[in-house]
Amino acid sequence: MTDGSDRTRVKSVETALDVIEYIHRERSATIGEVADALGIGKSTAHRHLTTLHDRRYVTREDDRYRLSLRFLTFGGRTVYELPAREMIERKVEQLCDETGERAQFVIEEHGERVYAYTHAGPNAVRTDAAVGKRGPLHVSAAGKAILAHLPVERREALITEVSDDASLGARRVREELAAVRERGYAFNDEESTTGLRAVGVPVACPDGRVLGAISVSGPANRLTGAYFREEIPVLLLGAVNEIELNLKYR
Amino acid sequence: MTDGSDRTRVKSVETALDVIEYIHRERSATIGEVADALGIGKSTAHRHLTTLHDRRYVTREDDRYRLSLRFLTFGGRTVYELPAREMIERKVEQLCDETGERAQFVIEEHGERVYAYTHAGPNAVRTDAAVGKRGPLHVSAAGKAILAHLPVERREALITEVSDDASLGARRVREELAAVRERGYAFNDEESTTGLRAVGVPVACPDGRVLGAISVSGPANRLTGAYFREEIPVLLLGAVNEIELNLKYR
DNA sequence: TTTAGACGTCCCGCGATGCGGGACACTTAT
DNA sequence: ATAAGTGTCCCGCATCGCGGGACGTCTAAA
Repeated sequence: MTDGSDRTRVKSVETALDVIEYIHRERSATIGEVADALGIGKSTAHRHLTTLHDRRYVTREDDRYRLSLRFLTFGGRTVYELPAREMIERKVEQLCDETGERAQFVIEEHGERVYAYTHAGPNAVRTDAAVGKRGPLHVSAAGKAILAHLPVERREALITEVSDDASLGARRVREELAAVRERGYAFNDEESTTGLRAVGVPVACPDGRVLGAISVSGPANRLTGAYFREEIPVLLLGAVNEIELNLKYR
Repeated sequence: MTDGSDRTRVKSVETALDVIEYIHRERSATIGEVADALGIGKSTAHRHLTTLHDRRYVTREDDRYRLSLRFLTFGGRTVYELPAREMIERKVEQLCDETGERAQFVIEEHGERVYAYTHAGPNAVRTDAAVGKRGPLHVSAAGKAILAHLPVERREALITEVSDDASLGARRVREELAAVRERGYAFNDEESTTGLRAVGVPVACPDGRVLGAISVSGPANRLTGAYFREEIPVLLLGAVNEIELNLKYR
């Protein structure tokens, strides 16, 4: 290595991952674009893309490379094998039917929230909630529900991490999470997107670890008053209760 | 390289992909398992896994490594950005409502079919149709619908490829695909799974290229006679017609 | 308590191999 | 006709990926 030789990682693998991530960001790329963007030789980019293409991690149409659906294949199975997946999907859909809004099941990974399953009811607003989409935990109802139930060390680590830039103070976050734990559900009152509200409830494994969270989200003009503050939470708690039973006695 | 040095690929990247694919197959693995299975040194496996972990492509729980949801993130967006995705999802769900069975949208990639979106109606049988799941084109209704409308060279290449092991003769396949092209939809009459029937209709882009196919599948005892041979095809053709209009005038 | 066998981690020296530069053919747009 | 894209291929240098092995730790068995 040029300098601080890091013998614990494989540099050319990191380059390959850089290539993958660049294509992901840009949707598609040519060899030259990759080489320029990553500051590597064109021949190097060529070799990496050829490797990824031979192994079917990228597709090629004319001279543009894109990520293949192999990523979906890998990721899809991870989700498919979640405990109680089938029941969770059914409950998410049921919540959509009952509320007409959008519902989703969210998982925590690497300190982020990831949408594992989403469904839209008949009146659902358009959001960009897509399967696999990631975002910070502390600005979403489902994310807060999960965050509140993470083990203390992990929770604290994440809180201090986000409080730096968010600047709304670790204290306020801690207070809100304590409230979430107490009442059993979390709200998102236009914090991430103006006009969008949501309620989230954590789903716990029998061993107490949090598996993820279910949330229902909709426009602020429909989600108001007791419907938002009480009725939807009750619906969610009922659904989660069934899921947790399923997890226990499966 | 040991021998026929292949200067066009990056060997250590291939090793990393081997690691990923091994974990995918086994669901989870330790460093030692990876090293043994791939016939590489333990330290090499360690370095690769550390790299993949640092970059968040794998998660680690105790000493077991698993694929992370990052794959879902990448694959999810590829699907999310399909043209007319929203309309396609709506139509798939509508078909489930109308038939009570299972419906899915399937895409061709690298000569295989990939489930891009699936939905289950109230009576749907359990199948292992999961988002991202792959399989051969010629043994599924949606797959045949796609295969029939692929450009001649690609089609022929795939037919000869599968006819070797399937041994049912390239000729019969060609005949069936011609019939599919003529009537506009394909059947799967318990060819892949006994007791399971399906109807598939291709979805074409305005430029004539096939985008994918929608199919409805259900148990042979419910999908019979004119309902299977005529009514379901009509429902599918109607749905696809709307999708194709959406693709055209979007 | 000791022992054996897992696990991950770390270090090191050898040489295979990943690297960039550059030549080349090809297509497209200027 | 020229220029600027594209991908492909070759080559020589030295970087960096490799396996072997030492080490600490933990669990389970003896």
